[in-house]
Amino acid sequence: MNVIGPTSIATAVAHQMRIHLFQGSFEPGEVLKDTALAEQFGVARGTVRAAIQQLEAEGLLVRLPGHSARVPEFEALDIVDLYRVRLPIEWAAVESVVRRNLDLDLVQTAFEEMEKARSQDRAQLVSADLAFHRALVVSSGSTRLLQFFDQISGETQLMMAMLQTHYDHVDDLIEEHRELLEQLKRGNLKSCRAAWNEHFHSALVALNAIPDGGDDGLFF
Amino acid sequence: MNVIGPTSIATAVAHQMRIHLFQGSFEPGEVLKDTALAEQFGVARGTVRAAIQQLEAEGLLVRLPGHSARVPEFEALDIVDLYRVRLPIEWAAVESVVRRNLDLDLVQTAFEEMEKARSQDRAQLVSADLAFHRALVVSSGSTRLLQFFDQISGETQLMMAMLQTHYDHVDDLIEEHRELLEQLKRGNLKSCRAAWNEHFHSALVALNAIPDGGDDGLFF
DNA sequence: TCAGTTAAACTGTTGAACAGTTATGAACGT
DNA sequence: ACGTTCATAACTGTTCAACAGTTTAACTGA
Repeated sequence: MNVIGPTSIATAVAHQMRIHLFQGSFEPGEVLKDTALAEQFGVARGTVRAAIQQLEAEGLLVRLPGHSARVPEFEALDIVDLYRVRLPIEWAAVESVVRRNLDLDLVQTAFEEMEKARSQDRAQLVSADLAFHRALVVSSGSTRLLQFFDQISGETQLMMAMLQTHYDHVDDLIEEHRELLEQLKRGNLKSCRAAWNEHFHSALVALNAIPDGGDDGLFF
Repeated sequence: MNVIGPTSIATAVAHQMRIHLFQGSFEPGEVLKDTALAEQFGVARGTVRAAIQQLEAEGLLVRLPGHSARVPEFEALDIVDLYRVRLPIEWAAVESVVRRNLDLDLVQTAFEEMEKARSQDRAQLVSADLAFHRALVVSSGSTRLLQFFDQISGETQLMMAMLQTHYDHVDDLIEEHRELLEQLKRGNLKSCRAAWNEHFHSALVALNAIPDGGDDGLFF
């Protein structure tokens, strides 16, 4: 995707740490001391601090003043909040794309990639899943919508790594996305809305963040 | 609002620069060299760099690799994008607040503050205006919705400073917010939607970002 | 007026240092 | 065994000086 690698050492370090974070190499709440990281990466402390600051801005690390950076711990409320914010963002993208009849090629391609990832490991599937939704937001053409999506997406990936989320029903997941794409193509906003609501609802159920069947609690 | 000041020198510097930015002390596209800023603020270069990185993450400065930080230049597309993203965020807050019948005291208070600011200067009005909308998002109870709102809000303030936006019709502005609050209290989602659409539309018209009366172009 | 060259300025990074704060662990009393 | 107190070690936030590589600005000559 990004042919040219990180431009500075600091962003390269941030990139590496991001990968570790998403792979679940760190424990929730784990403390990352910049002095140790500096030695580990073989760079100056100032450089690590810059990297940490980047990740902090992305919500991938938290730092209380005077304390070391920590890997965030996600509670049920955070999970719900993540999806509660992601829905309006994606919905805005859906509205843009459908109302203005924008190109769906990116989403189509992303879906096909997802089908290919059917038999891959968890990380691959998570990333194919998110890539589908990202393609939608890219298609909407809004810089800031994409920016926010990426932020939420990053936090979601971290959360899933922390929770060691596994997809129980990969086929269901893919069928659900086929349905989303189908609705986008048909271009009926109401049906899209329903499909997206259902998709997000089942995601939360799968994460045990809200009870199945029952009332949506905080979500809607 | 924030009784205890910035905790570190770096955030204090960022805070100062933010104020300058919002006051319009800088030109759009102006170049800010960290070496100069360091001397100006009487702090080390590393500290200024940390501050710049914060502001960069907020979209208040841009930095191309190898170049000095620059004050962003807003184009018509950015203005539209700003509001295009702000609408779904606020709308999500409205839905939350109305559906779950949440407390409107914060919004009510913010509105009263706005009336008091009627005769103040531009910066005061801009900030009272944004405070009203922020109160709504706070009331929704979503951390991340608020986070995004603040980001958009910061960029909006900068944009208005850059464009030297002046409110031509202060009374109209206040009446519009009275209407928003009124609709929130009545709790009819459809009317709320209409009120918010109209409010954002007229904001964009006031900024000359979209033509009055005509078609909404990119926006809806 | 414009392109090319040179010198100065600036960024990204390093390493060492220091005060002040936080975490660690040992010693102590209960 | 358990909780306190205290000393020590470790860490953060910050500063300064330095250096290579890059960008900007000024200067030069056509």
